[in-house]
Amino acid sequence: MMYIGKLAQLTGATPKAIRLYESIGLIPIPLREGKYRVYSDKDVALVHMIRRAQTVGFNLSELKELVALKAKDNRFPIEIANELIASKREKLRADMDKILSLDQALIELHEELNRTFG
Amino acid sequence: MMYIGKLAQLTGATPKAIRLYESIGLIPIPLREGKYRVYSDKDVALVHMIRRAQTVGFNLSELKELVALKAKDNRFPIEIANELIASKREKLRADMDKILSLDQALIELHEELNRTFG
DNA sequence: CTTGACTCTGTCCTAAGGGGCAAGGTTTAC
DNA sequence: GTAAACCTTGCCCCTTAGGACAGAGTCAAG
Repeated sequence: MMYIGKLAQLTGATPKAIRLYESIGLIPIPLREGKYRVYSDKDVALVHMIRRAQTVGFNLSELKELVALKAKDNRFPIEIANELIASKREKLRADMDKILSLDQALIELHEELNRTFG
Repeated sequence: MMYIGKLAQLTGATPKAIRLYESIGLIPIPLREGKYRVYSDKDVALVHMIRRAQTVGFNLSELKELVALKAKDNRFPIEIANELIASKREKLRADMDKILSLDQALIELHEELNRTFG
C-alpha cells in the first residue's frame, strides 16, 4: 500500500499522469486514506504495462479499450492485442513511407532554393 | 482582391487556418472592406508557401521566424533555410530510427504475448 | 508547534486548427 | 421590395498527454 508519489516513483509515471489515467477510466479508482489515494502492487503492474504500451505506440484510448475488454472477460484479449499490434506495424510502415517522401521533398526543396537564390 | 473564402479556395487552407496565421503574425494583417478581410495575389503566394512548407515538416513558429528574417533584410534567408532543411533531414533520420526500434519492440511484444498467453 | 515534504483540486497551457454558434453583411431570385 | 442563400465576423469549446502553477490540506519528524 502506497500513496501516489510512491506509485509514480516505482512506475516512472508522474502523479499527474496517474490521475489522468484514473480520470479516463484506464486504472481503477483507488481507495482513500483520508483524502489520499492508496495504491497496491497491482496498480504498480498496471501502470507499468500502460507505460510500456505507450512507448510502443499505443495511445490511452486504445489501452482503455484493452483494459475494458479484459475487465469484461476477465482474461487478456490476446487476439485483439495481436490485431492492434499488426495494425500498429502497418501504420509504422506508412509512417516510414511518409518520412521517405518528406526527405525527398526536402531534397528537392533544397535544390530548388539554391537554383533560385544561390 | 478577394475575401477570405476565395483565398482559402485558391490555397487549400481553410478560413480558420488563415485567421490563425494572421493571429500569430505569420501573414500580414490585411486591410478591410467594411468588416471583411481583403487579400491580394501576394497573400495567395504567401499562404501557398506556408502550406507547402508545412507539408515538408516545418511548423508555424519556424515559418514565422523565416518570414520575420525575410521582412528584416527584405530578401529570402537562403542560408538559414538551408540550415533548417538540413536539421529537418536529421530529425527525419532520427524519426526513422525511432520507428525501426518501435517496430522491433512491437515484434518482441507480439512474441512475448503469444509465449505468455498463446 | 512548526517545518518540510507530500498530496489534494482546480485552472491555464501546449499545435494546429475543427466544429459550431449567433450576428451581421452581400448577392441572387422572385 | 423582400426573402432565401451564402459569406464573414468573433467567440467558445474540443482534440493528446500531460506540464506548470496556485492555494490549501495533510503527514511525519524534530
